[in-house]
Order: sequence, then structure tokens, then C-alpha cells
Amino acid sequence: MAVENKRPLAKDALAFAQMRGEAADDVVAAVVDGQLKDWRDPIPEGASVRLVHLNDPEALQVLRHTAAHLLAQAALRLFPGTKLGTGPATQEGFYYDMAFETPLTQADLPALEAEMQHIVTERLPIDRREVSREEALELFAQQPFKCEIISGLPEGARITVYTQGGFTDLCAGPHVQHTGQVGALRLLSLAGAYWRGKAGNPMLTRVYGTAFADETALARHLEMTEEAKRRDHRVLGRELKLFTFVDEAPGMPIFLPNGMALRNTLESFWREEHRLAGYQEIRTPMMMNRSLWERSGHWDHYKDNMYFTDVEGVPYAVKPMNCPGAILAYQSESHSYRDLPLRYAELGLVHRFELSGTLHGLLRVRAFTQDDAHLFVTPDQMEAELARVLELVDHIYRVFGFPYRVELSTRPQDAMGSEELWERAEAALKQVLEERAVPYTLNPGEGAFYGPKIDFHIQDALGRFWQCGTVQLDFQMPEKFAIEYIGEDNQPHRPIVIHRAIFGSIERFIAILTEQYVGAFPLWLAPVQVKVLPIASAHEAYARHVAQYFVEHGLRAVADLRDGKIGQKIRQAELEKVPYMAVVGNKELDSQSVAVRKRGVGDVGPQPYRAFTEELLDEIRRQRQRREAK
RNA sequence: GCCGAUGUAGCUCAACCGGCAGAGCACUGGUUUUGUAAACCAGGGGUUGUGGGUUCGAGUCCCACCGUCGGCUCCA
Repeated sequence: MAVENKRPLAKDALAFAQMRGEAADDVVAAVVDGQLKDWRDPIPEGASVRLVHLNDPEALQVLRHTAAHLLAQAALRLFPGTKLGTGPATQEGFYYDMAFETPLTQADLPALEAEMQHIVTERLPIDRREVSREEALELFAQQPFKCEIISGLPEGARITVYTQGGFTDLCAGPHVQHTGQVGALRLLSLAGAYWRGKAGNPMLTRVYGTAFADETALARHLEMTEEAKRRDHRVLGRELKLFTFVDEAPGMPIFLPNGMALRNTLESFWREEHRLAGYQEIRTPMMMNRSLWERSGHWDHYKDNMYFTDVEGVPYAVKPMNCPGAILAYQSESHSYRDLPLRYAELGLVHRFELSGTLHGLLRVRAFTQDDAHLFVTPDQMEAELARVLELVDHIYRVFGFPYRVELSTRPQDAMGSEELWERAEAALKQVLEERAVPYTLNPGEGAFYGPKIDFHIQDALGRFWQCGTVQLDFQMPEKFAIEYIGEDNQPHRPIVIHRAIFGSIERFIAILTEQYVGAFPLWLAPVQVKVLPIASAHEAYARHVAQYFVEHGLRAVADLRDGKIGQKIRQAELEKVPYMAVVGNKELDSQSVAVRKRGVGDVGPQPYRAFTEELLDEIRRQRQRREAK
């Protein structure tokens, strides 16, 4: 039943539009003093107002929120007895979490979508009403999840319900004027989701969909989703033979020669940058006696994510982190304050047990290599050293051209150590960020168990953010292991440890690189940099000679000596996304040259192969040292 | 781990209501000697993820386990 407003609202956005002599039909919300408001909200005297029309960007979230209500309404029409959870709009569309009496399957989606379309054509007006808590509880007596939400609302909270046709939902809004304004919608997928996102709660069925003002915009969005699939690093990883996964080692990638070439390039670049930044490389054991992990606190705080084994009755743990090993390295000799800051870098392969459902290609694995480092510093050096780390992170990310986002994560629930030390550590990280004017967001309660951290999230080509770099302050490990240095006063002092990683995990970084470049890696990273393609078997020896010359001069080159036509060899090299092809036939043989073909461009003309080599080497140098002019 | 889906040749995918497991690409052999995105002919390749069950008969139906995919939770 439609609900009438007993008292007409003061002046709402529609009235406002009419007052200004504008069309009000397609007004779906208003931005009042910078905040998105329901069009039904009264507009206070003197506020700054911008009307949001159906085709404005802000309208999308309003329209999608309404689409979620359409979904709930359709579900109740088709499956009475369905219990409703919540149904918000998202970046990409909307979803609604519901508990169905019989499990919903993919096959039910078309009928559900058709019912939604039907409601759109009904053009049902959407009315809002404010209700008391008692009234709300009565209204949703059949909806236990809604009752839970209502009961959880703070005293005196404004409770609103929206009604369209016979369907009423508890909702804070905003919503469009009538269901006909949801111009184009599509149900996409089904998933399970814990009620209120808590693992102990019942699992609801989440139906995902998306909605737009019109079909054209929807079609464009679906096309972009298709495009996104082409960039998936798992697909590209197989096509380009970078890595593979086997059932025998879930979540543990096998790096194939191409992936290994890419990886080695990243690692040698990383080693060089760290050498210049004053780091020394170490390597620590893959597994160590369990007692070490008991001492470090990992046993208490990280046991569920670790792998264990027994050798001759001695319990061992496979390392999930590199820090204890680095501490042992530090302890191998006594240190003076003159040694500090001491920077131990380690490309450390760690194993972490992750729940099976969370694995995702190279982005989420159970075995990965952290480009780790542990910096041992005096309290005085802490801030300068943190600043140096931020600079190195920035420097390395610039080479890849990634924009990144910074988050400061603070004390978690199961934190180790005193509150006072935590506060000091958090203050130090905050200060360094603020001094350098790095924009960051606060992530309360998300720190590591031994200290707060600054995380670097890199956006992939599809706009998703992944945590890569991390800088963590640790006052705990030095205490646990009682490490020290001799100060100027000839007395022992406790150093502070800074843990940090820049790629984060080489595996994850490679996944992001792959998606970023759609597999077409820049020359310096490409697994095969140049492929020599002989026209006919008569040019085989020359092709081999040229390829060998490339290899001897530091290029990753191969010759395609198969019996086949040049067109076929080119096609294959293009599909393999090899940056350069060097075609050799009679002309090239006579002039000691190669006919250069550039990936994605085509034939760019002949060149003496020696000069071509120099050009490639130069291009590689430039790419590897790319700096943004400051 | 949880919810749902799914698993056929190295890859992408066929195989009706339960009735002889197939194609393209890739691979191997041969023919061909080729000039900028796919030459031609032939051949090999499978205990249909694993283990049970139903049935005269299972890729197909049922159960369990494993992997994968989409999410949730978690995280580099």
C-alpha cells in the first residue's frame, strides 16, 4: 500500500526545482551543502543546493539502491517467505543479501530479473515514511534480520521506511522518485555472504546486479567487464607461459621460464636499487625450530597460518615471515652504534596457510617471496630512516608508473606489548607521513600483532587496490630477543626494528604488472625481448648468429627456426607479445642487418644488427631508470 | 573455512532423455623453401579430477573427498 505523508515536508528538491522553473521529473536527489540527500528531504534555508538529475554521475548510486529494492521486491513476489538482509549500492552496481527457503540457483536469476523489469514498467511511486521503533518492529515482524537492525539502532535514531507498491523496506535512502527511473538493469551473479559480514553468522545468499539510467550505459559497462576478463593475469599467465598451478600444491605457483625471466629482472633491479640505498642482502632458513617461533610470538599470534613439521622428533615451523631469521643474523655478532642503521634485505620465500576459498592466482597464494628488509636503528635514527624508506618506495613505484594509496594501520585486538610503546610507534609513523605531506587514510585496528604499519596499495588496471608495500615499526621483536648495540656511553641499548617490503610479494607484484600491461611488458621486463625470424631455411645460420649476438650482449633473444612461413612466425611472436622481431632474409644477410618489426606497430625498417642491439640496450636502460621529472 | 557453481586431450570447448568419447589449436612425421598476423597431408594423444554407489549399461544420476571459479571472511 502506498503511504501518504501526513505532514507535507517543508520544501523538498522537487519543489525546489519547480520554484526555479526547472523540470522536476528526472530529479532523483540533491547535493545539499556538499552531501548527497534524498530529494524528499527538506532543504534548509540558505543551504547550497545542486539538484541531481537521472543522468548525473551521483544519480547512479541512488538508482542502484532503488534497484536493490526492486530485487528484494521481486524476490518476495516470486519466493514469499524470503528473509531480507541488506541491499546496498556498490561501486559497480548493487546487491541484496537474502535467506531463501529453498536455495536460489543461477537458473533462478532470469525469472527474478524479469520480475524486476516488470516492476520497472509498473512505474510504482516510491514513498518515504518515518516510523517509531515500535512501529518498525511491528512492520517487519516477519523479517528477523530487519528486526535485528532496528533493535541495534541507537536511542532516538530516525527510522525511515520506503514503500513501492505493496513492498516496504527499512532503509535510510536515498531513492529515486518511481521504479520506472531504473532504466536498465541486469542480475549478474550469486554468492554467499555472512550476515553482517561476520564469519560466525548465518550465510545469506547475495544476488549481485548492476543498473544504469539507460541500456546504452549498461551495455558499455558489460563490455568493460568483458575487457577486464581479457586482462586477468591468470589467463595471461597461462597464455604467455609465465606460471602454472597444479592440484598437488594449491596456492603455490610454479614459475615457468618466461615468468622466471620476468621475476629475475625484477629481482636484479631490486638488488641494484637496494645496493645503492645502503642495504646488505642476507638469506635465512626456510624452517627453524618451533621454539624460535614460540619466542617471537608467532606461535601465539600466527600459529593458524603456519605449516609445521617434525624432523627426528624435533618440531620445526616453516617460516611465515622473515623477521626472526633477520634477528638471528643481527645477533651473529656484537654491534656498535657506529654500525647503525644496519639494513638487512632478504628476498625471503614465506609460506602461509590461507583458507582455500581465498586463493586467487598470484594475487593470493600460500607461498610467496617477500622483498623484505629489516632495519636496525637507534631511537634517534628512526624517523630519518622511515623517511628514507618512503623515498625508496616512491622511487621504485615510479619506475612502473603506478599510482598508489597509503594507509596507516594501528593497534589490533590481539596486539603484543604495552600500549605505551604502541602509541609511540603509531605517533612516529604518523609524524613521518605528515612531515612529508603524504596523503593517507587511517585503518584502525589493522596493524600487525607486533607493531603498526604504513601500507601501500597499488591500483591495478581495473581499479582494484592491492596491498603491496608495507612499512612496519617493531619494538617487540627486539625485546623478545633482547638484541642490543653498544652506545657511545659504552652501555648496551636496544635498537628498534623497521620491517619493510616494497613489492610486497614478488608474486602479487607480477600479477599486477601483468594486468597493468595486459601481458605486453615493456622491453626491459619482457621475458623474450627480441625474436629472430628467418624467412627460409637458408637464413637459419644467420638467424642463429644474430640471436647469439643479441644474447651475448645481454638481451633475452631467441630464434624461431621452425619450418614455416614468415607470416606464421610473426603471428606467433605477436601473440606472445614479444616487443621486437628481427626478420632476416637474403637482403639482411647481405647487409648484415635485420628488418625490425615492433610489437603492435609493424615493420619499422631495416637496421644493422649491431646498431639495433645498442638501441635496445639503451631503451632498456632508460625504462629501468625512468624518473618523473620533479 | 563458509555459500553457490564447476571439473571431458597440453589449451579452448562438443558429446540429445543414461547407450561405441569428438573438434579446433598445440604436439610428432612428411611435403613445402616461403618477405611482415595462421601453407598442405598424415599421425599420436583420454581409466572423462579421485574414490564409492545406483543401473544390463554412467562423461551424463547419487554420495564423499580434492581442485578451480564467483563471492563472504581473511590477507602480501
